[in-house]
Amino acid sequence: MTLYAVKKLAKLAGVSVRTLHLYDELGLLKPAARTEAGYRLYGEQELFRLQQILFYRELDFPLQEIGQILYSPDFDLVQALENHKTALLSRRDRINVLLETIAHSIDHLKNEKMMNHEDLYKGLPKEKAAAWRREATEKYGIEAVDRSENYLRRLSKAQLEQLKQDQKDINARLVALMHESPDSPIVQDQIALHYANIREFWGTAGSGDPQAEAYAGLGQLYVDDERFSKVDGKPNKAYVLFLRDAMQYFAETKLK
Amino acid sequence: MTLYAVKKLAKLAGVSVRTLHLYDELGLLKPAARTEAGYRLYGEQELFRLQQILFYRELDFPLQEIGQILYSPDFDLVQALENHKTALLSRRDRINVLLETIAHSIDHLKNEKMMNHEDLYKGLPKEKAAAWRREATEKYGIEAVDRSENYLRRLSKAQLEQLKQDQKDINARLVALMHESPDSPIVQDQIALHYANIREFWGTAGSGDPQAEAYAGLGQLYVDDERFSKVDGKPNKAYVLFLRDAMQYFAETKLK
DNA sequence: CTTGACTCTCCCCTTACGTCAGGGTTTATC
DNA sequence: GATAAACCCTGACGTAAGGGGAGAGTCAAG
Repeated sequence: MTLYAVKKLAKLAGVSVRTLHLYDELGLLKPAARTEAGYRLYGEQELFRLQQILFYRELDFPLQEIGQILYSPDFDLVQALENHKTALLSRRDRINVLLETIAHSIDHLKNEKMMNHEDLYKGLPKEKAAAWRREATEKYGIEAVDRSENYLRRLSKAQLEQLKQDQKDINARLVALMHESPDSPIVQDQIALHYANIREFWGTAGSGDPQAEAYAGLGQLYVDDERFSKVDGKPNKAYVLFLRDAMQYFAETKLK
Repeated sequence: MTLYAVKKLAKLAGVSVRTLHLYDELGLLKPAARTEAGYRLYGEQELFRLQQILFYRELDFPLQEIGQILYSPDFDLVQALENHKTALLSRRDRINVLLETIAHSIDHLKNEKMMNHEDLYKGLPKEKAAAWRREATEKYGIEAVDRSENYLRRLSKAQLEQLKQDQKDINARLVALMHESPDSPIVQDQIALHYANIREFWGTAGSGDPQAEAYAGLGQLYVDDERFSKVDGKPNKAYVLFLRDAMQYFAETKLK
């Protein structure tokens, strides 16, 4: 009759000592005996029972149920297996649904990104985009530009439309203030409202540098992209330059 | 600007108040404001963000990761989704393996049961089985017989062989004691050993009535089934009757 | 006699909440 | 103005299946 101490049995069966302690505590696997000092001693029979426990555990049976399977003779094992099977089937079904959803989401995101990218630069000659990028890089550093572009790229089509609408709204209120300085309180109040709207779509409530760079970058985008620089249907360069200055002032004074 | 208290928002989004408390605590969804009394107040923006959280939660993302997705702008969402997809795929694979294993187990058990059933009654005319069942039902009640039959049915082929071997062993020791009374200590000691062996195969460490009935029933089965009632190759009715009486005495005195 | 390997029992930590408990607040009704 | 109902707060415990560690006892070898 061979007897194993906890660590021996644990190694034999490939489980941790803690697990054996737990199983003892739960009454799932009691040691065959204890030494005077209280050390657990397991025999062949316990090794065998442990194998059984691990088998059902592998099948994702909860330990409680394993206890019933192994310890109550009138437990209907076949029925338990059938039940477990249907449980596993519905788990699998659920996973399949999740997989579909994820596939759709990934598609969606990829499409939006591409579309977004197109949309973002469609109305805008490539050279101009490149030039803006160069210029901004000199001013703010390559990292800031990267981050700012990231923000812009993450916009969805609907968000882009909303952006245009915001633009219209603020235009309506700001064209009347073009005689003011871009850093005047009355102008900056409007900018603050605009910023608050924009921020919702950027999906972040944090603050600090990235926000500031992105917002300033957006102001420059308004200048470069004709889709944003129209007022009442016609491009109005002076206005978007004014707007950009106001936004950059806001970014530098309120967002840093 | 509409503001919602916790319960309102909870109902709107179909989550519990506790969940909102938790998300606040984790920094996943902070209320837009607090009243003087400390009540949480949520706005439209928070409702929207909650929807997003729930979306990813549905996809089984851990809350921590959801936080990263929603709060860090340079988090690569597509990459996260791809990763999650492969995780889900391996979960599904694992489930498929489990399902196969379970199917095999069920097959195995059913075959064993059938085989077992055949084996159990093969050497035994149907009428006799029926007669034993009737008699035992009268003596112990229909429930006890059901339970006892259940025990027997759960034996595998290998276990049945072991049962026969046990039978031989005990025969060897008991035939010499047939002149003793079935309830004499010397006989009962042997029976106790026999019972201990049997019990291993019944896979239960419990005690009480079902054990007793089953063991007594097994004694009767020895009488009725010729495969068990042979001694040295020949049927020995007197011996199995003696054995049965000893087992029943044991069951009634030691197992109740 | 000491060192190292082993063991014991408690205890806290993990996820994503459910479920009190004890106490404060708001609102509707009388 | 009082009171009850409904609502809110924080704090803490419990869940499944262990992981990890503290502090203390035990065992075999050198």
